[in-house]
Amino acid sequence: MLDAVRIVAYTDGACSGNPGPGGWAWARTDGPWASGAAAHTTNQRMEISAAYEAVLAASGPIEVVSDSTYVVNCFRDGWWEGWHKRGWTNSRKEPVANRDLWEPFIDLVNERGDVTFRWVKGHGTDPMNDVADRLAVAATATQRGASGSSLPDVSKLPTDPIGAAGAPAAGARRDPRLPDLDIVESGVAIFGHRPPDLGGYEPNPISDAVRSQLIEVLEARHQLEPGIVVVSGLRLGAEQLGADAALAVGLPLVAVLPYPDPDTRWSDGARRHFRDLIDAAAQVVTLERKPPTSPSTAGAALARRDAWLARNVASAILVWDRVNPSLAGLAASLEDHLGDDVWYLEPVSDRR
Amino acid sequence: MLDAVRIVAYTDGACSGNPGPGGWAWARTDGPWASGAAAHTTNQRMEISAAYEAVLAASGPIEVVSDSTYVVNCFRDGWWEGWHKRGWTNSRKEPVANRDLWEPFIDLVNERGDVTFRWVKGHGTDPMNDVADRLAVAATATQRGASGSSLPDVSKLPTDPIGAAGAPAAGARRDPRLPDLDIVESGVAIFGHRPPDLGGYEPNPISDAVRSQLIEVLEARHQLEPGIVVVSGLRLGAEQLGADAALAVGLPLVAVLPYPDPDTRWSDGARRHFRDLIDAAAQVVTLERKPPTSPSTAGAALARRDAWLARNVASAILVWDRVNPSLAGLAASLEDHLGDDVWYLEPVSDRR
RNA sequence: AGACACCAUUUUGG
DNA sequence: CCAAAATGGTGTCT
Repeated sequence: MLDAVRIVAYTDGACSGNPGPGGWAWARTDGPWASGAAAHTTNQRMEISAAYEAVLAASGPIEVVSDSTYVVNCFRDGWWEGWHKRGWTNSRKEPVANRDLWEPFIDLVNERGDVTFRWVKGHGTDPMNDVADRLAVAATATQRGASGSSLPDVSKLPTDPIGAAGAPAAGARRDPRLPDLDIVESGVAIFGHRPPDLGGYEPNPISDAVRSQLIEVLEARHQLEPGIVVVSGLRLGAEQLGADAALAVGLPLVAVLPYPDPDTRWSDGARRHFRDLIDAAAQVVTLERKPPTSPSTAGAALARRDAWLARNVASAILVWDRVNPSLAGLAASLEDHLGDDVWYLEPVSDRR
Repeated sequence: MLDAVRIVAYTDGACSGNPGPGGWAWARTDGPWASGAAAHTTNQRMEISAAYEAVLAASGPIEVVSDSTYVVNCFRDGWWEGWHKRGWTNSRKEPVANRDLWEPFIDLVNERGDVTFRWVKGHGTDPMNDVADRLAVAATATQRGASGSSLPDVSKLPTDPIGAAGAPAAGARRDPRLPDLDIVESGVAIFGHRPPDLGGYEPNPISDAVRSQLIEVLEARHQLEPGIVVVSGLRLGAEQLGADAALAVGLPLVAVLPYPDPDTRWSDGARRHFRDLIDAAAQVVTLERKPPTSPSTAGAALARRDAWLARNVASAILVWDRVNPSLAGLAASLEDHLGDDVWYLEPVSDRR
């Protein structure tokens, strides 16, 4: 009997200035590769992203090979266990950096149990590491992602960012889960507070006000750019208000669900509204096949959904009071991917 | 007559590893400066020494400027008064550390009455603090003192210990935990299966066979390279068998423990054997001073120990059936650091 | 619990 | 030559 074949993915991140615009890439020994970019990021965020994306893209056992001790040692030395125990603070009791990336990544690795990590020295000493490096540098320079199914011709990839400008990213491959509507170019994702914020679970004046604000914003955006598509996760709160607003304005709505039937534990009224929105949506995308088995796996799946949206949408509206810390993490992640194309909407408060 | 001019002396201490080889320095705004070194010291001792030497060298009123709250607060907050009152014990009733340095220093300051202290932030925020820092780093690297009567050219002083003055700085960069025996050049580390592999916890034929194989291998290696030193972590299983083999062959044994007393949870027989091996070892190195508080922290400490060994040893023998996956990870890590100097030994199986 | 310092490690850049 | 992004640890006091 043959050994189970373990995929080997080399990953690397790059950054033009630190912080600055950056790129990540992975390249597997069996051919497939992918890359992505972020407008305003750090070297460490790109190294994490490269590894995370490599794992996301592999369905079976995988060995991630990185030149970053930051990434490798997190798992090899079990840093994440300390972070969990101390409530996401590091050994100096400061908040763990890049938690928005680490948390879904670590959850994913631990759920799968078939991911291993290996460190390689990073200075042109390893040919495959070099390939990943060039891809990441190219993504940094072009600020666009790309992917392919067989290893690119290394000699055609520029070593330095200036040579890479304007490469048309040939062979770019669409995520098969993307809807037919072009959300990559025209998608406006809506995120924000969930109950009990925004006045609670039932219809109420604050929610109504937020919906009105969203309608105004979407109308204005629609004037500027007629082709826009509204993308919503349809979670309770701001996401459903955004879907309401899209329908009110007459814009196409794409619903992106983390897993099938996320409404199973909601109240009857909430489920009815959810089903109405699903029916009204132009398209529905479900990212993962299986529903979660526990609250923590549900949280991880939602985090993966947020990350997927951040990667695959053109801009975002975040309904946020500028205080709620979990939304602060989301805001950072969104800006990381979308740069200036993140818009904030503060819910009107009626305390005064 | 002129106003009494108060001398201002900036002081700093450095240390390559803590504890480790160190250096101290002071530099006065009016020009004079001096530095000194110590082979095996701590950051705090060097900070005290720098201030002490600065006061000794000044005949008149002096202001000592340090980035160490340890030094400044002793006088500013009057720690020393409490120490005197309590008979040189601190607030937790433990003996005051570095009393041999503190006692003459405090006496000198109190006799003179013309010494004041000021704290500055450390990190290149103050130019004169920077000068003292560079001098201390240079003294650490060269392990020699120096002095002058006018401020040195800062730009000629290295920021980084590795770049420091030509002298190979014998041992300056050495990990202070390394044993005197040269395991970097001649160390053969032994790793491998742990119980219940190799036939279980008790003495048994498989273990005996592995020990015999190890004896053969070590004898052969010893023929080729007479100076070799066997390095073992003394964990149950292959590591202890390797230590047995080293003693049988008459090779020096260095025991490398991840933390103190790793045998606390073992059976009586296992502990006796462990203690015998410790007693027979030429040297014992303990990498971390605190025992772990949970199984997962123990696992992390062991992983750190493995990584330390991989970095600090010349070659390794891995007793491995080529199947056990956690040893596969170790094998990858070892080959990563040692390249071809990793030798595999498959335990004889008596299952047919 | 707090504070300062001293390091160790790797990458990313200018 | 320099800095930034991050992690882990020890040395010490109150």
